[in-house]
Amino acid sequence: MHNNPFDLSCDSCTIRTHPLFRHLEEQELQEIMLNKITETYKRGSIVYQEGNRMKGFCCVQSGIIKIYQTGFDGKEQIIRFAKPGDIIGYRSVVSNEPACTTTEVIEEAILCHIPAEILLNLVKTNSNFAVELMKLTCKELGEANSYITDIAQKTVKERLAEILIHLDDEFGEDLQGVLKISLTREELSNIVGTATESIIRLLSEFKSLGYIEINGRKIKILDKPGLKYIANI
Amino acid sequence: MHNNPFDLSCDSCTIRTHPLFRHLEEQELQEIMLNKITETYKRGSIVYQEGNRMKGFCCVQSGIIKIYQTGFDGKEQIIRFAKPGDIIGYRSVVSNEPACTTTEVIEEAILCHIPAEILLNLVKTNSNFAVELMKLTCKELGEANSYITDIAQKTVKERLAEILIHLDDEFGEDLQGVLKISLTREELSNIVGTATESIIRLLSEFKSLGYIEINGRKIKILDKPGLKYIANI
DNA sequence: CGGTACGTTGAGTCATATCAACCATAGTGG
DNA sequence: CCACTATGGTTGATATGACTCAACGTACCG
Repeated sequence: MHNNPFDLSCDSCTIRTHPLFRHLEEQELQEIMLNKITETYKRGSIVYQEGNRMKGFCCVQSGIIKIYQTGFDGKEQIIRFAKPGDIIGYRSVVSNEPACTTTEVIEEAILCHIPAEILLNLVKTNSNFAVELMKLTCKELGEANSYITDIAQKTVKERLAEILIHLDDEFGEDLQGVLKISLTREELSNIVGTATESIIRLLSEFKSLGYIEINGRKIKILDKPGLKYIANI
Repeated sequence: MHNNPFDLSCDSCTIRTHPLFRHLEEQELQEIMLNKITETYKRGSIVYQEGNRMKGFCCVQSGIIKIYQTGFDGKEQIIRFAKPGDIIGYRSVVSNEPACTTTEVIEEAILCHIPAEILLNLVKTNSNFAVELMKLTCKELGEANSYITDIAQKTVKERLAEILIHLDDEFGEDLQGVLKISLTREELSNIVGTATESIIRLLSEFKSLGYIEINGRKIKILDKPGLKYIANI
């Protein structure tokens, strides 16, 4: 995790095309560029933790971040992932509350830290920005609601199938058709909300039924409609 | 469900003191008063349904509303409740998407319908309003995240205890100490995400252990710390 | 070379869902 | 007024999904 002084321009950054920043004035972008701090994070590093007071928020330039909450007995519950173009930590900045999630890098990432005041100022002075940020929050809220319904009503098998579909949709596949995001069995279990052993058994069941191919952490979906059928979607 | 022409003033309404509307200019309040439509809803009536395009949002003046999603097999999953002072339906207005929840009145309610354009205009022209609305959304998002962790990791017994605590905190008790919100066993099961029979069995277990007193739908909490201990909070 | 983290498999247990029967209550229509 | 029906509540018996525990394999890393 070190400061990268060579990347002071946002020209090539997602910030230019992201719906959230697209409508910014040149001068507002300048303000961000001058005040942001870009850092590289290795797999396993924690960006911020539950309970932290946030001094700013982050744009994900590259890499993948997992965002989780720690349950009563210390088990982590993965809420969502962030990928290039996503922003993280803004919830705490806006509501001025301590972070309610921990964010951990699962694939080497470059993040731009932007001070809280800039975000708050933009919300106040640029109504387009405010509306876009609100849309983003509302979208996340809608997704969270669906997730609640899923976890409460579906079986572990259905949820695992659904998660595989989602991961495929969100992160895509490489040239061999393998899911680009690679997770441990434990991480999968922390999304689905079940035991690691259950994930292992279900993955090999899906494999034996011809829905997927497994090679360690590499998962290849062979029959997406089949999985969707299992997942009830 | 009929228009109530006698309540054209917001003077006595929560709108005056609600954090969201507190900072409005007199002229902005006037705008709302002139354009709102106040209606009374009986228990069981649906305010809006999943998939509806929202032409506005609602302020809850009195009554209690349940907000739920319908799962794959038609089982409803209650996401949250709205009580006087809360606003509902704004998510769809902001993100300009169809509603992802259904809202049903469970205790006779008076609702003020306010056109979407007014909300969107306020967000654009009044930065205080924008910030407050965003705080509200972020708060809901934080709560949704915690709910996900709970449902995924806690047992049914723990969740039921937790829900009872929440209902007590949110809606309070009458003079006899009975929870003000009264729900069917099925509704309780649709919050917890379990079968009705399980709720019945657990409620009587809590009763026999001296944590609660039951009288039909009237539930009285006798030992709140005890319930909190069960709920792991 | 041992250590640590991850993955796998089997066996046993328990929480919870499901199914079925039954009771209580209130509203409805003839 | 009574039979009728619908809705909600309760209880018991049974089935099973999923967790836990325990042992062991595998791979990478200093």
